[in-house]
Amino acid sequence: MEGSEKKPLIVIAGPTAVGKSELAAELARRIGGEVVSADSMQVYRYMDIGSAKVTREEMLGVPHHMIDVADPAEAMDAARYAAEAKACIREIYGRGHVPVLCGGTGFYIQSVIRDIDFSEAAPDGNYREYLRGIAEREGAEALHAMLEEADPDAAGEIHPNNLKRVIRALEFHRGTGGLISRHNREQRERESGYNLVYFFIDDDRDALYERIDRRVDFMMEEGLVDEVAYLKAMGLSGRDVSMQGIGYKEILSALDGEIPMEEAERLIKRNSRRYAKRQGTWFRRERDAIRIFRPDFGGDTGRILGELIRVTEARTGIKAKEVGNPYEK
RNA sequence: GCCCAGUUAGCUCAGUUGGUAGAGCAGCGGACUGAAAAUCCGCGUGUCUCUGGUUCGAUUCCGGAACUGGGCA
Repeated sequence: MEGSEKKPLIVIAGPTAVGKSELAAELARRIGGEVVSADSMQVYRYMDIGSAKVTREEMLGVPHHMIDVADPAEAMDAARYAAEAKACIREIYGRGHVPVLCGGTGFYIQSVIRDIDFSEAAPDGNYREYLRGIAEREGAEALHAMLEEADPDAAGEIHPNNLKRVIRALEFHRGTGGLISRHNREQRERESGYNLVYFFIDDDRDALYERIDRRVDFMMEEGLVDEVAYLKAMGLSGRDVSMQGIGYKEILSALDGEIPMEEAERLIKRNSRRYAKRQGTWFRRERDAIRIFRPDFGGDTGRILGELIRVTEARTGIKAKEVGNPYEK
């Protein structure tokens, strides 16, 4: 394909608390862009503090999309996210702007940039329930044995204990008659239809963990407990996908009297650290990602922004505007 | 200053009747294609404080030192 026909799509990914939102807003402001959030929790309304949603001021006047697009009682998923995010991106091109996809949900980013095909085999709640019942009565191995028969390759790739994956594979087979192992193999081959500039912002582990701890302290000061209490009063519980987010499930558990609030805070920090580690694993193996290691730039946000602009200009021909960098003296 | 107790993984500790050590918590690595902040798999990461001695062999026994805690002055 001709690279010149592809439209530019900037991606700013990385672990939680690494400073993505700030960089995305700044970059977008400089290149005439609009930010499209790629965050599985910021899509929910009323979940502001715990999901570290960007504030109005932090948006710097740049339009932000895919935030507050779902009710916390609904379940967002990659397919719906991708469809809506791609619609946003089309509209942004329509306005002559550049989309800046920013977030930490690797799967959501991938579903957009590789245009993953979600058209077949929609989830089937009843069937999932039925399969879960089998796993409960006869064990995870029994379910895995069913998959072994339906799709041996998938059975080989998915661990028996990974119930969600085993169930999805069986559901895919039942819904389409096809093999999810083959589907996945095909989707993996996909090339991006965009002129992609994919940044993976990374940092020293210790520095990142310290920033996570401070951020959680800040969330508690900002009233995370009240926010969760409000959501609980709305009728939400641990069964809702939105309440499985870090910061929400732990506080909910404390509000229900299962653990002391101090323990909840400790768990939020620990779970955030583990999450950041998993995000690192994901982005490290993304073939198109350009790793921006903060210590290489002295941890200086202004210098990092400069690098993002430099690479973006080189790859897309876009010229950044000199609108005044707040980090410059 | 003297008398006790302690010193083992990042932390809290267990243990080895002398054959180079293990739990919890924390941590580390990986997977992922319609729940993804979810879900799942894998991994002890160690000058056993230092230093002499006894011994084939010392983290373990003996002497000394250092540090920490407690007590007496």
